[in-house]
Amino acid sequence: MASTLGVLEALLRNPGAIATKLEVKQLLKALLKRPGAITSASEAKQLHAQILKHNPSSPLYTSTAICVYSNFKLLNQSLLLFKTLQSPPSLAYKSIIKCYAVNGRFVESLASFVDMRASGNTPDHSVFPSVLKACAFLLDLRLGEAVHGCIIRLGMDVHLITGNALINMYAKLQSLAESEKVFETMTTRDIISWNTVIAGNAQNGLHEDALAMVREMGGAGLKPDIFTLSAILPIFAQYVDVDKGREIHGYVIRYGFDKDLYVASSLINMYSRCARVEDSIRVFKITRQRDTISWNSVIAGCVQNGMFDEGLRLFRQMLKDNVIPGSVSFSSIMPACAHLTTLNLGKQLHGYIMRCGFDDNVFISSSLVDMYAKCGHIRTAGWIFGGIKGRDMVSWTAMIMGCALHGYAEDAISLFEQMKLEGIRPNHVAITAILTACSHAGMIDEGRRYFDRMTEEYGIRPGLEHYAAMADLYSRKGKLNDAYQLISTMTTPTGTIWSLLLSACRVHKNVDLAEKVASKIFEVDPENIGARVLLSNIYANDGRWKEAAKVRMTMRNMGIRKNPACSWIEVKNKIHTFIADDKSHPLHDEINIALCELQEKMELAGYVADTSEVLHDVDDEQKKYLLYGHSERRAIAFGIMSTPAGTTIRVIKNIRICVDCHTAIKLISKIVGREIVVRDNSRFHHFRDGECSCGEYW
DNA sequence: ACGCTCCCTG
Repeated sequence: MASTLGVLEALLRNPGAIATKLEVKQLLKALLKRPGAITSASEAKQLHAQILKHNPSSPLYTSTAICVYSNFKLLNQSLLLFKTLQSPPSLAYKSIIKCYAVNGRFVESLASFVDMRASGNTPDHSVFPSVLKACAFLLDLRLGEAVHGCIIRLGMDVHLITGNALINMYAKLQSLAESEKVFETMTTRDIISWNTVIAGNAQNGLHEDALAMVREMGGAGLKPDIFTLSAILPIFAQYVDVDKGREIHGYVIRYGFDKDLYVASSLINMYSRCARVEDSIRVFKITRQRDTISWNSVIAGCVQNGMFDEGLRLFRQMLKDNVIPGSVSFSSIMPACAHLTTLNLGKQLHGYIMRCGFDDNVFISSSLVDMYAKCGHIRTAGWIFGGIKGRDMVSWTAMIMGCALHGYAEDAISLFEQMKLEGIRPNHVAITAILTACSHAGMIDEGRRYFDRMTEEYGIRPGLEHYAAMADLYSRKGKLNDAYQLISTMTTPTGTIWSLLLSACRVHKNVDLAEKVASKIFEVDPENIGARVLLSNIYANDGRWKEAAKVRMTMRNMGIRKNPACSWIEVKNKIHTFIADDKSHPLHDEINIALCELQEKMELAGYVADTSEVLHDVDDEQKKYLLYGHSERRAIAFGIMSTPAGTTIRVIKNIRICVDCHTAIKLISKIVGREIVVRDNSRFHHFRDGECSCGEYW
């Protein structure tokens, strides 16, 4: 045997070598027993050549050649030979089934398996794993069960690898009881058997079972490896159990598993889900070998924890390091653009997405809908939404929330109802979106109805965000006592929720309630800057300058400072920021002149400054002057000066727009014939022809 | 031959 193979090697490695027909025949026979003797694709081709030369019509030799080609994953060569066979022998079938499977052609792999059965050939332990893998990939439980039946009849279910493949198939098809049963009946199990059943439990929500099996495997003399760890780390990520996660991290370090990409990505994800972004960045930084997935993990971690700039920085770094972004990279980074309202960057990424052919990805489309809506382009958002094939609840929610933020409550409601008609059950976020829509349009009855029925109809109990939306709904509408009652029914109302009511007290000038609400806030959240600023403004607004000053004093003593009010506008790819009374913009004087001209036209149109919103203890003339300095007006004036007539002006402001500015901008939109879109800290206002989309609720 | 990680909506 050894000598025959030696001759064969000489033949194969030296294309010029000559052999007799008898020699070749013997060699091929030897090869039939040991196809693995062929060690490269070019040797495989030499073998094929010898067969063609000496005995092209032998099904046995052809099958051998197919088998050898298959071992090198050469599907096309295998297929060419396979098609020459009238009735392929077992070896040919087995080889072609495996070859299809390793090339990811699962449908064809299964079709060949069915052909093989139909032709009366008996499959064996060498094909079942591939066939089961194909069933798992194609989510074909019925065929998988049929294959299992076949395996049992042939007595192959004791075969280790076939058993492992069965466990995996049932786990992927969420047939956990079956998967467990196969595991139990196996006579020999290896670490793959354990890992497969552990991963199956972990991914299907049987977290405790998965963890119990990790403990049990020690009793079977097996130690958790990289597969075990990357399967169970997501459990701690989901439970936000950073202590257990850290324990695993320690184990990972002790066994030197921290060099593994999968383990590293799971650790990065675990830490960021537990809001420990610093730790996930640390793990990322010491991971030398990085792939798209580890980059995605750290980028998503930053974005989900509100570190948008860091996320963008890492995204750029990834591109610089020549790591090709995948669809997940884009759906991870897009929310950063949405939150930062960096429309231009969002558009650039959108272009990149289209060039990559990712624009039909539902995750990406949903993030684009959200990004465009949050950047003020609700029509573009709607256009993208309309083009999504296979919309899921997230896509609908993004669109509904977009409409809500822009004050288009009727559209939001009809979308919500349409979603339900399409058989999609809303989750808690979708309900938050519809409540927000009602809130921004002052639709008390509709909002109340959705709120009252959510538990009964959708099986979702009101959470903080739903109470917040309802408190906001009552507050915006001026139903301050209803809001107070509702919040009081909560077991543990947060400072944030009380703050919604507090800002309504400011709008509706209810000082007594404001004091009561403020004390509630300071009880649970003494550091709440926003609430103290609001309270001081409420006092000032009421002319109670002494109390206002006292609140400011307390803030100063506590060492807290409020963020200055500011507005910004993007013109020609550059963001221009305006802070109230700040004169640093290069066109400051020109902007002032433009504002004065506008002011005259506004006064001709009947505008009277509402100085009640100026919270400084100065005379009326000065108050009027202070109003001109409001940052959103300067941003708008600058936008009008620096863009062609008719261009929509888009301004973003970090705090609520004031009543006087709201009136002024309505007039400005009419005077200059422009659509002006202003986003404040809670929603969008579309000013057009003297009207605003908010209908005076904001 | 069979097993593992990442992504969207408030």
